[in-house]
Amino acid sequence: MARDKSKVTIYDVADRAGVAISTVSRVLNDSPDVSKQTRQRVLEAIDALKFRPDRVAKTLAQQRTRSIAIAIPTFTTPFHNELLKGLRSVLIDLDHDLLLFDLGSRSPLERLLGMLKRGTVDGLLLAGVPVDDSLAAELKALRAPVVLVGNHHTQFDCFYWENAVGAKAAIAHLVEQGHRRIGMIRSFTDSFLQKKRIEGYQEAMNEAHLPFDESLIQSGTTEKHAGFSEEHGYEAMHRLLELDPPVTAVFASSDVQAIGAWKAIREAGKSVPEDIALVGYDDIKTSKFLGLSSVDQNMETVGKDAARRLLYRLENPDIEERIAHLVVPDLRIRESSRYQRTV
Amino acid sequence: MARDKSKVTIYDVADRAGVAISTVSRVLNDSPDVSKQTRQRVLEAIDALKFRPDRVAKTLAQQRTRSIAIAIPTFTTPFHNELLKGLRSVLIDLDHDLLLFDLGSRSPLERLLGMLKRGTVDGLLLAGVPVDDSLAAELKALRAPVVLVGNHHTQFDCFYWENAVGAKAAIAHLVEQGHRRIGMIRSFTDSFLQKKRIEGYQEAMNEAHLPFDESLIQSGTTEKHAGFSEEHGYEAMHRLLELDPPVTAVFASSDVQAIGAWKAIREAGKSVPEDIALVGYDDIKTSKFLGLSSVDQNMETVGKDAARRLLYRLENPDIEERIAHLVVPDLRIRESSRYQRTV
DNA sequence: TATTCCGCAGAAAGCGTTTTCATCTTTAGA
DNA sequence: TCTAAAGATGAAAACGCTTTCTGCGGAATA
Repeated sequence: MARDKSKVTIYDVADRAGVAISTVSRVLNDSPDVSKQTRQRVLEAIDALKFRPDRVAKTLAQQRTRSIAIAIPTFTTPFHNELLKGLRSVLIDLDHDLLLFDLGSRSPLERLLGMLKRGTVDGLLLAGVPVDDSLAAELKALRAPVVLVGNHHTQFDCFYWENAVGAKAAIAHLVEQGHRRIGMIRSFTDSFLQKKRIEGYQEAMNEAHLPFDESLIQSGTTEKHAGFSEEHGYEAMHRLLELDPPVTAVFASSDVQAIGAWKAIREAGKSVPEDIALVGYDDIKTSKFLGLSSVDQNMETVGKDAARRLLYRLENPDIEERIAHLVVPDLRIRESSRYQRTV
Repeated sequence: MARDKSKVTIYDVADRAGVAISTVSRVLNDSPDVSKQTRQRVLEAIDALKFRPDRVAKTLAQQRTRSIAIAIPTFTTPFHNELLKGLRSVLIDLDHDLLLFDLGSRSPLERLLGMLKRGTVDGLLLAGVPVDDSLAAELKALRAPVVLVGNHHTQFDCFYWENAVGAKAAIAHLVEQGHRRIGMIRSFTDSFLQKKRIEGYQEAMNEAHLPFDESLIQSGTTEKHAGFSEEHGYEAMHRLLELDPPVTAVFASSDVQAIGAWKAIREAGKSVPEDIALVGYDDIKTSKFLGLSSVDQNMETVGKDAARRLLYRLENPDIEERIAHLVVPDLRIRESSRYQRTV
């Protein structure tokens, strides 16, 4: 019993079962043309030797890695945790691995594309990564399935949100609470998603016949985290606090921004929701406990759906049809904005 | 110009450069025994063909995947984000990939061990995963390097924290603020880390000659997230609020628990820090903005160090020496506990 | 001038699977 | 009873690299 270092391979199994390796392979892959007895014998050998097929060799032979990559702008936001959770749960079921990429670090997309090219992963999920036509062309050239989350592009399967609807609902809610001067915190960079949220904001303001004012929409001043982080919210809120007449409510493009804004409000000696009502976006778990009103995007569900779609496309590479799944977000009203204002 | 689907391989490069594939391989791997001119010629060919070596083939040939797995108890806590960030940054530099495993989902460790066996990854990082002797034996048998984060075991390299010191500092601080009835929120399961934090709590209470009372330490009642989540904090706080005489300060074993507790306090009509002072653990980013006092563990740095160690061990499999790196955490005092109590 | 050594490059054998193709039995159809 | 079609199995060729072994020519040594 000295074998230990040496790996048990398909050859060992074949030997023990008295068959050829091709037969073992067939058993491994549930091929129908193996007789019952042979299959039985092989299975016993596999069991006895505790054989596990080598994933890498399989990958090389099949030219398919059974793993996919997900690219997200950055790790530091809790925003994507739910998405990842959803993703993993379906990937595990289908025996696939997940490679994580945060584009926040350097050598971002380029390295990622390299991976696809080198065949490290079979498919790619881009979450919250803006896709312009030149990137789209590059992705197309790879011939690997790509699914977009949170963005829209006609050439790919997309799962994205009715951002305008979500934003509009938030503002409408604030209007209903009696607010007339409503500020908004936007991201620094100008993404698809951001545009839509601003659009929703403006629509709601218009419908309520409230005057619109450029200075009501503020952002942070750095490119980091695309401008969705706590710092940005903090900074933007400072600017909103200087406005005259003062805002009585603020809608932030992300929950973490809202948390940053909250700090600024506290420091200014004001309180939420009495002086300023606050609504965020994403409905991260923390918000539920902070009592922060927010717009729920059902990230976990979307993660699951996106993963399923990607795997489906892996199985059926030739489908032409692109799906564009629009998720309608839900407003969750909590204490941070639950305070009727007497006008 | 019809080639496109077909992949560029090392053979194509060899052809174009007029050399054997072994020579190309040597160039690829910076072998010294290639003449300057030949190397030049090969590099040109590589460039011209935009050749990228196939990672999988390389892996199979070398019997080394250049990727490592990290296992963490669950995704949903923001706690590990910083750790992951640190990890990735050094892995990217050394051209390694990261596979993520949350043990929260089913088929937890078993699948992970399977991966090691099948050679899907070269090494493993266990973050916050308790390692008993039987698991240790299994890991040893794999002969793959394993590094522990947040736990200690003599047979592995470890990076862990002076949890007792962190907890003690937190309590000492609260004592100094004039508190005498100090509650603690612990996790549901009984981990190494948890024991140490309780130890620190008790030491500090003893040194301050404060009476200790079993009921001062509460936890949630479910096993989910090992008992570190917001829900657990919320639930435990409810129990602490019923105590008589009432607690005036609470130390939570995680920031997310503290956030949950905060909600319970609010709902009870009390406020932080005036009625109850609050200190958490982990110092997640959100805490900085909520003004939640917390114990900073320097997760990002630890992540980097742990990754470096793992890679080092990959290069030098035979080192016997185990390192046990103890990180001393820092207490960050913020508004949630900055309120001097008149006794 | 004969011998040794070294630098460089090619041939070929892996790495552990899958998959195509050919072969040999059976079984079914006439 | 003969032939054709399944049905099972094995042999061998990929998959795209790394690495060992060998060989060659020329420089260094004697």
